[in-house]
Formats: sequence, C-alpha cells, structure tokens
Amino acid sequence: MLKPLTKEQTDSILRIAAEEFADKGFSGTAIGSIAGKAGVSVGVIYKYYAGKEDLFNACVAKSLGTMEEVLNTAKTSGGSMLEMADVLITEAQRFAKENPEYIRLYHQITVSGSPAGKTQTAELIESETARLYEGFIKSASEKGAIRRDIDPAAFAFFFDNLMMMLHFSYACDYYKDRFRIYCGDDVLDKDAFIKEQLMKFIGGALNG
Amino acid sequence: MLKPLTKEQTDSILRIAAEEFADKGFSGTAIGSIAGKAGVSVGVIYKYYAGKEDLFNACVAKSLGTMEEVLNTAKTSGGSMLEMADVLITEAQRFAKENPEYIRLYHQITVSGSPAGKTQTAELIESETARLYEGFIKSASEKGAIRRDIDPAAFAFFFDNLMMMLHFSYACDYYKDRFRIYCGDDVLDKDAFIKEQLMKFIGGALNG
Amino acid sequence: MLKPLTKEQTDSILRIAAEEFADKGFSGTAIGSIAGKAGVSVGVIYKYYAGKEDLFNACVAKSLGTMEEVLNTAKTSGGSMLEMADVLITEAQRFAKENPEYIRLYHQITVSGSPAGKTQTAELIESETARLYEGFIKSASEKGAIRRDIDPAAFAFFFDNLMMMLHFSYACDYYKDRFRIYCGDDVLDKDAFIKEQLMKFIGGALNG
Amino acid sequence: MLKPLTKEQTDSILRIAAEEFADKGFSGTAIGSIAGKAGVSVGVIYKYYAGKEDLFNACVAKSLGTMEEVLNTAKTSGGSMLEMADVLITEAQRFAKENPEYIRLYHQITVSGSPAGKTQTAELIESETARLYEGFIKSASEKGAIRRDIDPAAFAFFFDNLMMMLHFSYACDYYKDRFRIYCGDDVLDKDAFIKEQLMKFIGGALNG
DNA sequence: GATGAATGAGGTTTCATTCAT
DNA sequence: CATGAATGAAACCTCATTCAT
Repeated sequence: MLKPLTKEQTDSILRIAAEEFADKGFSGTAIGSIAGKAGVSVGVIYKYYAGKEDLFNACVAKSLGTMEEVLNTAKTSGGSMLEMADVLITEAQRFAKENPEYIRLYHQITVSGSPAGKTQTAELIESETARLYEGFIKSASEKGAIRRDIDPAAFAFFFDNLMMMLHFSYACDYYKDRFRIYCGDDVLDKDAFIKEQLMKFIGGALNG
Repeated sequence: MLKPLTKEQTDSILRIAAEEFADKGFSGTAIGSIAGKAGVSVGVIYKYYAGKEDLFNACVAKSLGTMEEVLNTAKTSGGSMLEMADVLITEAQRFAKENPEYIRLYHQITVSGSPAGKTQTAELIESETARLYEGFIKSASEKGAIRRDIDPAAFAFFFDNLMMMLHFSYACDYYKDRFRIYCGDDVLDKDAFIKEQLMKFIGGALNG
Repeated sequence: MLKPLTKEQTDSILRIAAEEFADKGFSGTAIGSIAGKAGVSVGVIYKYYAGKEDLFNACVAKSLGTMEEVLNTAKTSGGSMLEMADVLITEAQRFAKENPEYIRLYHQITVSGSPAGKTQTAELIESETARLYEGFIKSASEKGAIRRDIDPAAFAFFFDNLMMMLHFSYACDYYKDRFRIYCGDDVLDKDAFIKEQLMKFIGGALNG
Repeated sequence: MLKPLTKEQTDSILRIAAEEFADKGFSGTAIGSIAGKAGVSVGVIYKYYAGKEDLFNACVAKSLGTMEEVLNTAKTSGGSMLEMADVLITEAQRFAKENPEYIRLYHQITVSGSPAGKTQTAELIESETARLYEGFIKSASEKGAIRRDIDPAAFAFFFDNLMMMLHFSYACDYYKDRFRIYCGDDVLDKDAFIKEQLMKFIGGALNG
C-alpha cells in the first residue's frame, strides 16, 4: 500500500514490541510477530530500529522513562519517609495495574540472558532510587524520626526490595499467582488492605 | 561408542542444562550446546526427556527440590519466628553462593514466557512456604510474641518477598549489581552485616 | 525539495553507479547506496532507469563509449601496426590509471552472472576492435611488413588478449597484485619500461 | 529422511557449489539453490562449511588444486621454453573444456567484490607460476636459446597473460563469444590451429 | 541403547521496487 | 517531478527434533 505510517502505527510498533518482549522475553520474541500484530511490514521495523536488540532497548527505555515519572511524583511530594512510602505504594498499585507490560519488561531485563545484561543497566536504573531512599532514611534517622541503630543504605535496600516485589506482584503472572497463594484469590482487588498492611510492616521496620 | 550412559553422565546432563537455562533462559539455550558440554550426544537427551521443555521442567524440579531441603532444615529447626528468620537468612546466603544456578533458574521460571508459566508452577512452589510462614506468624501473634494488629498472610508475604530478593541479590547478575549499588561494592562479602541489618528490619516489622 | 535534478546530479548517478558496480559487482551493489552517495533519492533512479539492470547497462554503455574514444584516437593515428601498438599501450596505461573504474566495470561484464552476459554484449564491444586489428595485421602481412605465415585473425586475437590484460593489470586489484608479483612491487610506476618490453614482445611475435 | 549423505551427495555439494559460484558469482549465488540442486537440505551445508564464504573458499581451493596439477604436469615435462609452452597450451585447451567451471571460478576471484579479494589470494595463486616462467625464460635467455635483450620477469608476465586469456577463452561465456568474434564461429573446435598460431606468436616473441 | 548427521521450519536482516505526498 | 518510507520476497543461518546405524 505504501502509505506512510500513521502515528498510531509507529506508536503501535513500540507498544506491541514492549508487550511481546515483556511476555516472551528477548529470544522468545520474533520481529515478524511484532510486525504482524502492529499491522506493519517487517521492513519498517528495520527502518526505525537498527535491529532486534535496538528495538528491545527502545522498549526498555520507554518503559523505564514512564516508570521514572512515577518516582518523581513521589519524590517531589515531600513529607516524611512514611508519607513517601504511602505515595509510592499507591502509585505502584495504580501503575502496575495500568501498565503491567512496563513492569514485566523491567522484570525481563533482570533476567540473565537479556541483552540489557551486557551493559551497566542496573547502575542507570537503580542508582537514583538508591540515593533517594538512603538519603531519606539517613536524615530521618539523624532527626530521630526513625530508629538510629540502623544502616540507611541497607534499610533503603530492603525497602526497595519490598517495593520491587510489590510491582511484580501486581504485574507479572508468576508473582500474581504467588500473591494470591499468600494472600487469597481476591488480593489483587484489595489494594487498600495491602497498602495498610505494608505500611504497618514498613513502619515497624523503620521505627524498631 | 555405544556404552550405556554412566550416572555421572546423566547427572551431568541435568546439571549442565540447569546452568545453561539459568544463564541464557529457555529460548536462548540450545540443546546441542547442553549435549556438547555434558559430553553426550543430542540423541540421549531425547531418550531421557521428551523435548526441550521437558528437560527445562526437569531442571526446575531438581532445582526446587534442592531448595526445599534448605527450607526443611529451617522449618524443623524449631524456635521463634525470628530464630527461624535467622536460620533462613544464613542458609539463603550460603546456598545462593554455593548454588547460584539454582536460584537463577528459579528466577527464570518467574519470567513471562518461560515454559513453566503455562502450568500451576507457583502453586507447587510457593504454597508450602506460604502456609509455613503464615502459621508461624499467626501463632506468634496470638501468643503475643509479635504484634497482634497485623494480617499474618500479608506479613508472611512481605517476609518471603524479602527472602526472595535476598536470594536473587546473592545469585543473579542484575540483582547483584543492584545490591552493590545500594550497599557498596563489597557488600557481597559482608554476610554478617547484612544478616544483622535484615534481622533488625524484620524484627522491627514484626514487633511494631 | 522537489527541484529538478541538475545535470551534475544526473551525471553523478551514472558515475557513482559505475564505481559501485565496478567495485562490488552487480549483485553486491545496492541501489540505495548509489542514491545515497550520489545525493539523490532512490525514486529518481527509477525514473531515469527501468531498474537495477538497466542502470548497470547504462553504466557499461557509458564506460565502453569512453573506452572506444581511446581506440579511435589510436585508430586514426595511422602508421604501422607497431606504431599503433605503441599508441595503444601508452593510452592503455594512461587511461587505466585515470579511469580505473571503467576498466573494472568492463571486467565485471566479462564475469558469468553479470546481467550483460545475457545479451550479445561481446559482439557489440569486441567486433570493431577485432576487425580493426585483423585488417591491420592482414595488410601488414600482405605488404611483407610482418611475417606472412600467420593467421591475421588469430594474431589479432592474441594481440588484443595482451592489451586486455594490460588494461586489467593497471586497474583491477587482483590483476594489479599479480602484476607486482610478476614484475616487482614498483612495476605500476614503471610505465615506460613495461611499454618497451611489451613492444619487444609484440614486435617479435609479429615479425617472427 | 535422515539418511547419511552418500559420498556422491557430499561431492555433489562442492561440485554444484563450484558451478553456481562460477556462473553467478559470490553474491549472486544462494545457498538454498545449491542445496536444492545438490539434493540435500540447507542444514547439511552448514554442517560441512562454516558459512557461504567458507563454502566459496572450499570451492576455490579445490579448483585451484586441480589446476595446479596441470601445471605440475607441464613443469615436470622438462624441455625448452617452447616445449613447455606446447604442453601448457594443449593442457589448457583440454582442461578448459573438461572443467570449464574451475576456470570460471578462478575468473570469479579476480573480480572486485569477491570474498577472495580480501586476502593475499593472488600471492598464493600466481607466485609459483611467476617464478617458474621467469626462471625458464631467464635461463633460456642466458643460454642464448632466446633473445637476450629482454626482461625475463616481464616476458614471463606477458606469456602468462596469453595463457590466462587462453583458459578464459575456452571456458567463460563472454570470452568464448569474443574468441568466436575474433577467430570465427568454429574456433572452439579448432584447437590444433589455435595452438599452432599461438606457438608462432610466442615463438616469435621469444626469439625476437 | 547411544550416536550425531540430516532435516527443514523459522528467525533475523537486506534490498529492489513502488507510490502517496 | 523528486522524495523516501513502506513493502515483502528472499537471503543467510540456527537449532529442535528425528532416525539410520
């Protein structure tokens, strides 16, 4: 047909690609399948992206960019450590349900064998969060707002571990199954309850 | 060379296969490569296993079986919730360093697109742990050993989230990078420190 | 940018195309690459030429036309067979160094698999030269200027074989390497010497 | 079918490949086409050869090996320069008719864009012949068997140029057409005549 | 029962050609 | 009339699986 791609179609490529990579991993995804589902020819994908890996990276970049926005919302919301946690949990629940494919794609890059594994991906993704949480905890600890006998970096790490698992538990199939096994089949609809419990868990951890 | 396979060789198949799948994922792993590294022919793999997927499942089963033994050690060690946590953390640190490929393989099955995803894998793997932790927490809570105002299932879930991430952080490349970013380049050699901090975190969470 | 192509541009297409075909052969050359290097769009190439093959043929035609001019110079220079040979060798050396791509392109059409192979290309290219040389030799032979016991057509053929190889040896990579292997690394800078030797060789051959 | 390849089939691969490469060049030849014509699957070709280039090189090596045998026959046949020329011409005529694909393949490697172009192919192929001819001519010249006022290396070069063109003229389509144009439509069947004429040409050249 | 060469579908990528702008 | 993005056939190569030995 040789009609120029509509914005819809170019967006579609990235969206479908993200979904496919998120669901089937890098090796498991076929460019031809993406093209087919996006309603474009194989050729255009190579016009826009240098190759499969480049497309994967573009998906990851888009995904991480979107996720970062969420973090920024929480970061700038000010307040105490626990107030930030409250915002983060709420946002995690909302975001993971609205954009599960982004979380799943993020999960894919943590897997050995992902092309992302070759570069300093973790550094790029995790550094900012790490410093943010650590700083929050450190200053709260110094101010006496939370217990003083802890290592801020380690506590930031444990806190983010909980957040990361929360994301996965709302977005990735295996983690969703596991979530239900632990907390009941309807847990994915009980966001307020989970937030409340997690706040207690984290609150206790921080206050000793 | 038509000698029956030695036990060494049949073991080797499963061991090498687990390593390959753990490192390169299901789609990224080639049967021929496993056969080559295991010193057997491609044909025997198909004699012992129905196909690639079957071999993958066998690796997972073996891996999970081994991991379960560790859990049983902790389970039967008796004591309080925190005493069990202490044992579990110690074992997690030891096991993840000695058998990182098992952890990495476990991580692979949590990925969308893994063949394991098709079946009720989570049910098989997570159920027992879930009931164990929940029971522990519930009875401790009822006895007043830990705070009463919590949901045992949710707390068991958060607790296991921390344990799962601990395993990954000692075994999987991306998580290891992230661990270092949060806690310093030498954190993988500071097991006692991490255990101490995690015990404080969990202790605080449980005691409110 | 919908300006008509300048003459510069249309010339450029043919020149660049000739270079590309000469260096990479017909199958190895990409239309897009020609367009890019010539600073025009792919589309115009298809406006001016029916397809890749047509463009190739146009390059060949241009190339041969230019080469023919050289021959005409020699032809009209009159004189004896050896005087003509002298002019031809000098011109071959000059032309092959100034326009190696034309020689290389000519070489390409001698290759099986070149599109030129399908038509009566040899007839078009070689006939005139063949008749010219044969006539020269025949009349020289009849006049007793050169030996009488030869077949003019065959000798014309051998003579042109030497001329053809001389062209290739100054223009095509493989033949240049071979030239150096036979005559020394600096032979490509010793035109006078080569001409002198070749004149002796041909002179001897003709005079018996 | 999974039956082991017969020797016929493995030979066939190389033979067909040589023909295809000889006729269509490197880029113009498709592995699938070779496989099809040889009656084997695509996969086996990659079992025996690392890739298209490797297969091409194998064809070239086989081709050159066979051609070298012919040269050795002539080389060891002793005698004077002209006696050797006699043998070489006879062999060239016979060989080029019996194995035209080898000559055509040799011709392909002289083309720009051939994979062989990347390496020191000319050195490997031409060196021995160059030294052989030069030695012959030099000693003949010193003995006074042929003219003394020539450069042996240059004359060896011209001599081989004639031999090379003779090969091509009996094997490659374009050169065969050209041969007929110069010497008549039935020239390819007049081997004795051509040998006789070429001997006169060379003889004259050498004797001055 | 083990072997590993053979198969061939399927994946990635290229590129000649078309045609809407 | 030029443009160059889009098309899709076709190329190279891999690898899960089979089966003759």
